[in-house]
Amino acid sequence: MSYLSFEARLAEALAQLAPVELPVDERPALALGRPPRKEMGDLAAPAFEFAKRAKRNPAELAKEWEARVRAALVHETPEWLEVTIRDVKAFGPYLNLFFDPGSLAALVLGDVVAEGATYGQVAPGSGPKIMVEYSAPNTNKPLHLGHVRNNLIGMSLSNLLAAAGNEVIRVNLVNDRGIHICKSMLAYQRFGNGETPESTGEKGDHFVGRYYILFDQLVKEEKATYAQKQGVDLAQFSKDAKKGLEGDALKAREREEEAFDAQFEEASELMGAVREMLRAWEAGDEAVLALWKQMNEWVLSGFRQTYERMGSKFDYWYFESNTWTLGKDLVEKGLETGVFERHDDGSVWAKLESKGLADKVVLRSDGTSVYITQDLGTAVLKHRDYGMDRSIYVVGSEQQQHFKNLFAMLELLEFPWAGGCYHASYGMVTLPHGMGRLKSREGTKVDADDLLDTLHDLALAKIEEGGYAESTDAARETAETIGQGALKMYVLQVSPDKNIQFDPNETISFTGDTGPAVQYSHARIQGILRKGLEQGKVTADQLEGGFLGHGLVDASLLVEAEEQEVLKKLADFGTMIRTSAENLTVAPVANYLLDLTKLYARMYHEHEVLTASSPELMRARVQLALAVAQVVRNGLGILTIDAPERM
RNA sequence: GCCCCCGUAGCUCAGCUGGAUAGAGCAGCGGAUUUCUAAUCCGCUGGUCGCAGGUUCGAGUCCUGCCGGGGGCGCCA
Repeated sequence: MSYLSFEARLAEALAQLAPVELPVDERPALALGRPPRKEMGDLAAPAFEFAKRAKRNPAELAKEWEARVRAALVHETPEWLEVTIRDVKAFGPYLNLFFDPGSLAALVLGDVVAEGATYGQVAPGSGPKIMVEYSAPNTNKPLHLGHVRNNLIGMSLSNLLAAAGNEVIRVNLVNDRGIHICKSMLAYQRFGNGETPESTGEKGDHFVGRYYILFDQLVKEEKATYAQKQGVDLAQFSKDAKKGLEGDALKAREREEEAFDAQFEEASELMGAVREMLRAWEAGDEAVLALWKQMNEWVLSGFRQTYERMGSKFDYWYFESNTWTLGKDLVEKGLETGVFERHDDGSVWAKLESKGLADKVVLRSDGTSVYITQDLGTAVLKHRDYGMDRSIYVVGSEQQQHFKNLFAMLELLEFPWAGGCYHASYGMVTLPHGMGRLKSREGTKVDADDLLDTLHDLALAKIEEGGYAESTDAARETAETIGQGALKMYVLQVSPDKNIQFDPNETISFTGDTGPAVQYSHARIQGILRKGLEQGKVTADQLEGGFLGHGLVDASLLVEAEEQEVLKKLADFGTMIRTSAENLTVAPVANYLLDLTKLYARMYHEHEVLTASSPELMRARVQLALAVAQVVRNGLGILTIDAPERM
């Protein structure tokens, strides 16, 4: 029996013993938990539910419950009770159990050793099939800080769901067409002079991004010239100029600006050329398509490098260039069933009033489709391709309304799977006011590659300063592991709906509640094992699957309070995985690892492993340390963080 | 104006779906260790959980209103 099933069995037995007059199958399920302080025992059963049924004071009921449990589980230990109960005691409205430390240690350690890399997981494929869509980059510029958070949430959420037994499909939906893509294409067509990422030695996405920025600059210049000709002062539209305005004056100024922008868009030679290019693309113009293909390949090769570096993986890539015409047939269907309605000007609207939402355009008056129409089509396509039970969209919180509209439409169109769609929203990543040295090529956003480089460099400096490096290569590899560990833990430990203010120079530190602290614990355990082998206290032939072999370890010797705290934490890993997956959040995984390694640090500081008072105790502690390392690897794996052998 | 999210220690954040005396890290102060890697450990200081009501035996957690911050209210994506 595993600890988890032991606890479930125990919960059942305790419920049966509760002093209420209820048939056994009508008794409420017990939610066992850990008492707030260890002096109060190892496991707590709340008496509230039973007290409510019995219409009694919970503390009194707990007192009576205590007596019955004492008679049945303490004095007469049934054979299924793998962890012996030493004592049971009512603390107010709680019934708390005190375990025999030795048998608890044996059960928990046995679980970790037996299950190893799968400890804490639910059997793969036993749950529903879930698709997770994340990343969703545009092919006109490199990935930035926002994409980093998106990828980290997407990757780790996928891993978490897989660990909880679900079949997970990871997909990317690449926005590779549209007016914004044509902008970088046009700039390259006019000013590229045939240069390539190979000829300039640039990463493909940065190469293309440079032309996107160039286009932006050219338009700005054109706009300034145009404004001058028209006798319009652009300065009046600046933030500073608007600061002095209030109410109607401000509104009037903003209307003026809008009108001028619209006028310029029409008159602009560059904008005209871009619109023309988009028309040519849609008409299948060969030269334009060839240029588009070439530039997309450059960008995508750059993305692949960044994904590879971060550990981002996808089972399938959807491209909007293939899906952008989808959805129109759904509109036809919706018109028939009255979900959609055609207005006099020819535009088609989704009637969302019944869902408490405002009506939404799905076809423009010229018959072309909008973003949500495509998304409708893509949703259907995904279900046709994979037939999943749930579909999770990892997309920023600014698109909350969009997904409410989308899911409402899918429901009104009566797709049976519509209820399984979920928007995994997350808050913005903002930069502090001054913005440090991590200015991006665009000047406003932090570039993902720059960010990874900066963290790598910070970690490398620390390694060199501490003299931890054995070779330059090893130092670089460790620096990469640590830099990413710091970033990933920092981003993932906060709940997704919070905005993050990200100061690359100050907020990522390597001490305290950080990724490197968790990694350090792992590295030190490996260090203990290495030292043990060196000193002959542990021999290679004693190791099986990374643990000391069966029969060499008497776990029941692990009775120190600090050891017990670690063991209980290890025991909770599986429950934590399950509830986190149910709640679709990885933050508890990150926080669990920080807690576990803190408890472990306290333990090994207090109780020496290799110099323990007896060889038996020494081996038991080695096994416990190895178990901690295993769970740290399992948890970090979910977060896509590497666990280094040394650092 | 309407809708959504956030507000917990000086700072950055946890808080197990409503339970026991609200916890970490950083910063500050004071200690430990001739190390199993000091990227460590221990102690102290620090809280009207934005404010006001309400529901409940019990509220940081649920409801209502207000205040402050962010986002959204396109025939953009």
